[in-house]
Amino acid sequence: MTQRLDHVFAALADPTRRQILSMLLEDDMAVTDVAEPFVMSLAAISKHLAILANAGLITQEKRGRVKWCKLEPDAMKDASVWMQGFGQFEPVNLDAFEAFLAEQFPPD
Amino acid sequence: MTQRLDHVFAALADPTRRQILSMLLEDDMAVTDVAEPFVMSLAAISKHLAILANAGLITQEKRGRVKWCKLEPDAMKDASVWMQGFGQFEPVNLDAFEAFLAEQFPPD
DNA sequence: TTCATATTCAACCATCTGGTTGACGATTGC
DNA sequence: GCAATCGTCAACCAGATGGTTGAATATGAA
Repeated sequence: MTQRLDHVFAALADPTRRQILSMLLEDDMAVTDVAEPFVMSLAAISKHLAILANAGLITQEKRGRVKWCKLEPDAMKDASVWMQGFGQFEPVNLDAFEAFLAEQFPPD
Repeated sequence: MTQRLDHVFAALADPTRRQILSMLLEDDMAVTDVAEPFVMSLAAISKHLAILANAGLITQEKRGRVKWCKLEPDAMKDASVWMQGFGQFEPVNLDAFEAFLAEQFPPD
């Protein structure tokens, strides 16, 4: 798991890759379309996408000659949970939130 | 701000540095004490601490000949907020949560 | 003063990173 | 079939990263 965190945080450390993730938030995209707004080469973007895929932050599926890239936001979960462990910066009252949940979704 | 995210995520991408942060969660520590559980040299730990300080994740204060390292968990806030923006992994219905908040803390 | 402790600095090294270019394989459209 | 498009691969490059060692600096203790 520590290795998974390595990969996720390292992937997120690059602004190009963060921008790609933001783009994929709107919709799945082909590699060429991902590359379009950037000034760097297609090969460079292809590498960035491979790094994101290796971190589990996206998946890629080839249909015909087009490779579609899809955001996998769950991959950020472990990293997010790890960070929350330092949680002095929780934005809301979690006790109240849990009470709310218990009310909305009562246990069996 | 994108540069701040660069530094924070890059700092978190190394397991040694994450372990140091976890250690500092318990208490402030001197550089030598931080280095103690690791097999690498003191100079290497000193560099890791400088990277954490540059990212704002810790602060260092020299008292006498000892330099104390202190966790600054707020520095993770921006990164955490950025990640939450991908929030498909939120465990609950956010609309319902917002309704709950509006009820608990009505706007003026 | 002198010695020991705490930490950094400087030089060095191997490896990783992020980019380039050009060639290549696979698929589609005419 | 043939040309164009989609994407990756391979080789290369400059610079960053993570580690080492030995010397240097600064403070504290005897």
